[in-house]
Amino acid sequence: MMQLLDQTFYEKNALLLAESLLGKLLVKDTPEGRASGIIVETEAYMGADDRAAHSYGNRRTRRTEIMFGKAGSVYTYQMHTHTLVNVVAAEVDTPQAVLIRAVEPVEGLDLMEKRRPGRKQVEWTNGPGKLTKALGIAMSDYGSHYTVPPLQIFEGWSHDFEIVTGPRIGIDNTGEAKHYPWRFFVKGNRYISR
DNA sequence: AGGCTGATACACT
DNA sequence: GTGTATCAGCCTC
Repeated sequence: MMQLLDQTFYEKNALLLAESLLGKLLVKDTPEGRASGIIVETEAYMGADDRAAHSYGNRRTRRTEIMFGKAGSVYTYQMHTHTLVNVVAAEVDTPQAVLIRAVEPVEGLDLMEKRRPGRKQVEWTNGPGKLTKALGIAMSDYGSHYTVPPLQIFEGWSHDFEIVTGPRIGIDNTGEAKHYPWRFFVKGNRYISR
């Protein structure tokens, strides 16, 4: 039986959490059924001191408010027409989060195909905006918590895998932070975003 | 490689 | 109110 990750799992800084989340199972339940995927790519956003983070300088708005909340909270936001999903890290009032950039489909392949019509399977979840569409994650998940339905994270792979790091994607014009190797992904996985 | 899309938030008039 | 930028993705050239 797949084990649900508990609150303590999330109570670490975003760098540690980003690495810990690789190989875990992200599960979304909707009226249509369950869809899930193994997390294979993440990025850490280190909060007040991170030029690339929405919460840089402790910028606290309605959008970023949840980043100041409890670890394991769900932070979703809109990028153009796409929804991106994050996991809040660290303690309350330390606004760090981990962006989930790619997953490998596990359950609900039929649902994913229906939600990503006309695309090849590898294109269903190999990007942060794509995986939310495929799994049915939306802005309505904002403020929820990964220890309760309908959006949860479970223990995933039990086997070993190799982790690779690199610079984050899509964060030009943010000075030094641009080069930090705060992106983590599973070596050789087909579903990494680039 | 480059342009279009266009939800939000926020910094400005 | 207007302008601009954003942790993309898709389509077209």
